[in-house]
Amino acid sequence: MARNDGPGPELRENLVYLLKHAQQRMAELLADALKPHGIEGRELGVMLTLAGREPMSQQQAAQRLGIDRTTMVALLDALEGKGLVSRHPDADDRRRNVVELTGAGRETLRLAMAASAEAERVFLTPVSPRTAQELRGALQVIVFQPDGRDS
Amino acid sequence: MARNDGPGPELRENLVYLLKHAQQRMAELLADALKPHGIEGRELGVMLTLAGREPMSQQQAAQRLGIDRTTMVALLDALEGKGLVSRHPDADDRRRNVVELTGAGRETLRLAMAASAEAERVFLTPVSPRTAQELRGALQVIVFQPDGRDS
DNA sequence: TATTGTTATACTCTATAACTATA
DNA sequence: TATAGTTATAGAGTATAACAATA
Repeated sequence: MARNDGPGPELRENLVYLLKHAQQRMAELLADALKPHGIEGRELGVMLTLAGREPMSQQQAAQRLGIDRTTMVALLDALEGKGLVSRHPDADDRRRNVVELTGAGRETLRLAMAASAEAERVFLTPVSPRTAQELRGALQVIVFQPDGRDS
Repeated sequence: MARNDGPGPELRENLVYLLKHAQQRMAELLADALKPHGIEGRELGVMLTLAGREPMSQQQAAQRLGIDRTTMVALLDALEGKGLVSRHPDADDRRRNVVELTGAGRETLRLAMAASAEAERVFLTPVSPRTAQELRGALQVIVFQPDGRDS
């Protein structure tokens, strides 16, 4: 992307603009932090979805993440190729694949979560810890209870 | 995109996930709000950049928005086709195009800004006005002073 | 018939490279 | 030579449609 000279005052107030650029910056910080561990931001999302939970089918994992099952196929192909995830046919329903983290996957996830936390810390550097918590809380409410009032 | 069943607790805390989904929701609300006025979210960004300011070249406008000049060409093609923006060669440097809102463009912008404000109001419904202001302020600091401490 | 995983394909958004006209 | 606008092209990311295996 071209260098951003900074928008006029109209755009600096604009929520879509602010959210998009904040998301892009956070995504770049995360990508850099994950690179040493050989995974990308979306792959961390998949691994977090698979972690600490009863085994899941590809479709269930995709629904959790809010992505299409065809998108999940490509993500799992990559993670399986790196030896971080395994796929087995489900004995109870052989149409399904049971997807799980491998041992290497759990270890990579542990390191990646620490790297992610550090990237978030850098992202939040310019605001106070209290403001950072309010930011996270406000986004959670907006994303997960978009129709409710407060919690 | 597939229906989102909701992620596990790990992802609900994840800033990239929260920012991405918040941005997508805000973008959808804005797109719906702008549809009656015949423009898209990115086109509103271009028009806001061109508004209330001395005339600008395409390249200057692109740099303000942080997009490539080739991307700006397509955006301006669309806006010019709708009669909302005009392009004229710059008399002082005929390599440049001076880009300006037309009268219709200024009127559409006025209506679009009101629609955008209403979309933001809907987006922010689940949080208090005070939290909403803190959210906007925190994002501004993070996006525009990513290396500074507080303001 | 319906569902799961898969493949092929297409669409959106954006960038890079190369062309043109001007400087 | 360098720059502004343009065009052609390519890549990333994602979705839809169609197919095989299974239910």
